[in-house]
Amino acid sequence: MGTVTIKDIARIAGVSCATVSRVLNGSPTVAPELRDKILDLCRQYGYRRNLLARGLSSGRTNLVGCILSDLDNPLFADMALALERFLRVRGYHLLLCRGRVEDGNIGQLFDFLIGHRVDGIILASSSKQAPELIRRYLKYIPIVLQGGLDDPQLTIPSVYVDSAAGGEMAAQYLFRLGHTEVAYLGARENNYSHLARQRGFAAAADRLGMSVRTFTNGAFSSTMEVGYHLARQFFLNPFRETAVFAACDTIALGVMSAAREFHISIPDDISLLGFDNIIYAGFPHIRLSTLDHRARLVVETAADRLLTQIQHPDAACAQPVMIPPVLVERATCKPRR
Amino acid sequence: MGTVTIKDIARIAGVSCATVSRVLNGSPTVAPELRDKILDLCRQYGYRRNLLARGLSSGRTNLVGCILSDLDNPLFADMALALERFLRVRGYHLLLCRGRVEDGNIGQLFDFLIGHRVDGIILASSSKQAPELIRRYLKYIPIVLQGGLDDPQLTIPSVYVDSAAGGEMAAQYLFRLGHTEVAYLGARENNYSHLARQRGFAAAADRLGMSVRTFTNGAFSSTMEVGYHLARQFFLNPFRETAVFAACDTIALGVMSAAREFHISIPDDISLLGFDNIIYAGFPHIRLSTLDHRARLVVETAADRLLTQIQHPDAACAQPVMIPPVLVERATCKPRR
DNA sequence: CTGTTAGCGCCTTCAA
DNA sequence: TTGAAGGCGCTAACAG
Repeated sequence: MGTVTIKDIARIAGVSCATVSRVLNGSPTVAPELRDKILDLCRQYGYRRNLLARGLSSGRTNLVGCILSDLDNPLFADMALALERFLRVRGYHLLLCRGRVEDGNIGQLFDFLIGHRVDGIILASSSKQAPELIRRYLKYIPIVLQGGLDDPQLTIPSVYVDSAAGGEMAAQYLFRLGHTEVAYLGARENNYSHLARQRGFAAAADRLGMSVRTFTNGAFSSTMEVGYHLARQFFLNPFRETAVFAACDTIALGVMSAAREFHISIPDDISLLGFDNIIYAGFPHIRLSTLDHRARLVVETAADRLLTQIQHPDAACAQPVMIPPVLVERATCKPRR
Repeated sequence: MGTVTIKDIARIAGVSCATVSRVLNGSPTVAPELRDKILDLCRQYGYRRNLLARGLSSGRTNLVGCILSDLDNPLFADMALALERFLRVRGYHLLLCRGRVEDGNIGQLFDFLIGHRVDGIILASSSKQAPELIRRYLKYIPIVLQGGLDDPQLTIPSVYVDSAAGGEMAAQYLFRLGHTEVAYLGARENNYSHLARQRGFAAAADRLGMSVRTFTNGAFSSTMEVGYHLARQFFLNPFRETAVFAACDTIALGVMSAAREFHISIPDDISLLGFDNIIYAGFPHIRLSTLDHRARLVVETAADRLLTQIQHPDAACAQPVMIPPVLVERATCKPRR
């Protein structure tokens, strides 16, 4: 069809395609008036770069791939948005893929992204399998893990919220309010970030003499529905706990649903603390107390490291970066009466 | 670097690259045992197709581009998810871009997508400028508009929720509940979908003898914040209206925020009806009555039309498709006392 | 059933 | 400052 190529422009301008290519790439070694003339012709004839050809011959695409699991979790939607914005400013485009490490088909996604010659990949996952996966592909392409790591000594570039610290902060906060018997809802044992959160919480609680009853989420995602079912399970029998720490805000929202059904008042009958600070946590009817995930900072730090790695493939900077969460006090936690 | 190409495999297998290519593309005209041998070698040597090269030489990428504005609106997040799923089943990948037609830089996004030789584009927008934009690019690439159109006679392939019908349904529903004085919050005059919603609502209201006071949203998106401010404006002075129809659910959530601030009870003091049925509308603390956007159906219909257009470029099917919304009665509307 | 050949559109040395 | 030429990895006729 009528796609106009570099060759067409060259012919019309009476120059070689090398020159046109130079102009297109902003090479300084080209006569200014020639440059302008060629640029004009490009506009005039509606020339559009074939990015496939460019990528093929240059070996760079200015594309960053990102794999994440739950775009319907506002936390991830926010992250995707922030990532896109961050990258665009730096001349990169985002190739966003939905995929869950636990699903097994994630290799296909990597192959897809690498096959498209993205310059780097951000994998948003705290799955236990993630580090191994990354190690396998790291020899082909720069990757940054946005998600928890079991062993901080691990030589995998990664950026994530300090879930262990968050768990501790949660325990301390609830303790400060006088809660000594608490429940932890939504533990995921296949997930490093959740694991750290749980461990941090449990350790601090233990130190403070609190008792913790834990409800585990066997699924691979933390949805409102899961939170709802876990909370039902919790509320169904008499309980002595005066506070609930939810593994994340979506779980907490599910807890609120269930509480309403059971005519349990939050925070009068029981306090509720979330994690992430998704946008709906701040909604007036909800006003969930929670720990802010610092999503934008996390994702921008991850992207920054990735771009560094892309631009300096040699400079091995595999130290994990942890971002501390921030307590956001709203209306769902109150002192024990 | 150590990327293994089709040529390497060919050499190792002692065949020509054409044969390897055939195997990779599932051509039946290859001896089965040769096929298996080559496949084995590919696995063994970690061969990975270069999708850029493939796209360049074949002219097809199996990529579908999608441009949408608000990934942070759960409605769009859901749509993106549904789209991705729908496409993947059919062998296509999604290249998702955030962009707003009104921002003016959308031409760059089109150029980016076309430059990457996506096979087709879905533009999610109801902006007034969208039709013209599409007409400009339609000669280069199949496009389906997912969003409202002013004139259904327009020869632009498009799929969208029937907002006019939705507006009418809203008016009828509120009328049936006894509301004769109502407010419409969040009208956007730069947006066909919102315009149709408003017109349908106004027309039906008029027919039924209802009075409508309209509050316009001058921004390019409908967020909770906008709804909040509009509602404040509304609540600030004494009002006679007994019901509010919000242009969409996010606006409605904003209205709920403001109402709480003003100690106005929904639905006791005033009824509230939304549009879209985003996931949070169903949340127990919210229970927003609304009209379901049929987001999945809309987006799948759009994608289906796009794929048809890609596969049969000749078959001109430019008739707009409208999907009727569905009333979802929850707790925010009640009969006028 | 398989190989040869000629591109796809662009970038990038190397010469001039 | 510009041009010529080769190649990026793959596909797609056309032969055989």
